[in-house]
Amino acid sequence: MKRGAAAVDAKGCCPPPAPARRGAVRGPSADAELARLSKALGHPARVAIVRLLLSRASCVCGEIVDQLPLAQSTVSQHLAALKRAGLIRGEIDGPRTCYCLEPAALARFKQLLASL
Amino acid sequence: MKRGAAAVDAKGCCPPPAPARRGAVRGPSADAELARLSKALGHPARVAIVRLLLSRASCVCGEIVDQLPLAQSTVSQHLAALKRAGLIRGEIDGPRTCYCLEPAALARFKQLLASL
DNA sequence: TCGCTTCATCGTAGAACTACGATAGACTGC
DNA sequence: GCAGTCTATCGTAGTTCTACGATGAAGCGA
Repeated sequence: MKRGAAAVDAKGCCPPPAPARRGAVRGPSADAELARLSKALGHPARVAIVRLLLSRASCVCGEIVDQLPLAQSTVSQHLAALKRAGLIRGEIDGPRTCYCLEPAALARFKQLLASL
Repeated sequence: MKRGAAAVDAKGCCPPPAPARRGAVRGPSADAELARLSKALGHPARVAIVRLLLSRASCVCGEIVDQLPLAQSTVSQHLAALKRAGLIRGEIDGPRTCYCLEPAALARFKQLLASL
């Protein structure tokens, strides 16, 4: 094992529980929000990243790179896109960056989709 | 009222109930399917179209154009994108085209998202 | 048949996305 | 301090998306 993933997984990186933000599920701003979240998931690599984070609770960037058939820089871009959309969060952990899901955003996404 | 929407709405345009297709919710092909559906909804105009169809059950193309601040050709492209993704269906009704939602696809989308 | 309406398609221009290699910044361990 | 690791960012090329006007095909009514 190249990276010290076990140690990172053991302590985790995402203490804040979840603000549980909920807004309107209709109207132009809700449409824009749903579109933004959908667009963030609109690429197989980003879906795979979300699923990977889901299965591991937290994950170091290098592990994600190892799991995807993409260059490190490309994966980093996908991670940045997911972070911009608020679906994941990244915390610097020494020389690494530990990513984890933002459950509230995912729940919001499901809520918005459920309104359709 | 410029177009004969009432008559069209009265009879509807989407007789087939719903094949209710369900496949795996995990794996690479599920990821690709979720990405494809997400991408289709990854634009505010397309979300608005879906919501409009939801509120009306069926809708003639011209009505959709009237509701959106976009050119007719642009709306037609968005409709084609939604149709390619399987989220909507269009049936030619005389000189018009009547669009309606494909509930099974929307349900599949929700199912895939729920697996996250 | 002729004119009108309706909608899809074509062509185009600009913006955004996607992928990669190269590079730079930050941190750890020696 | 120095070397090595890890990750974000930059620069770039090719593709795709988005928007529009123009055009064409299909159908209805007079």
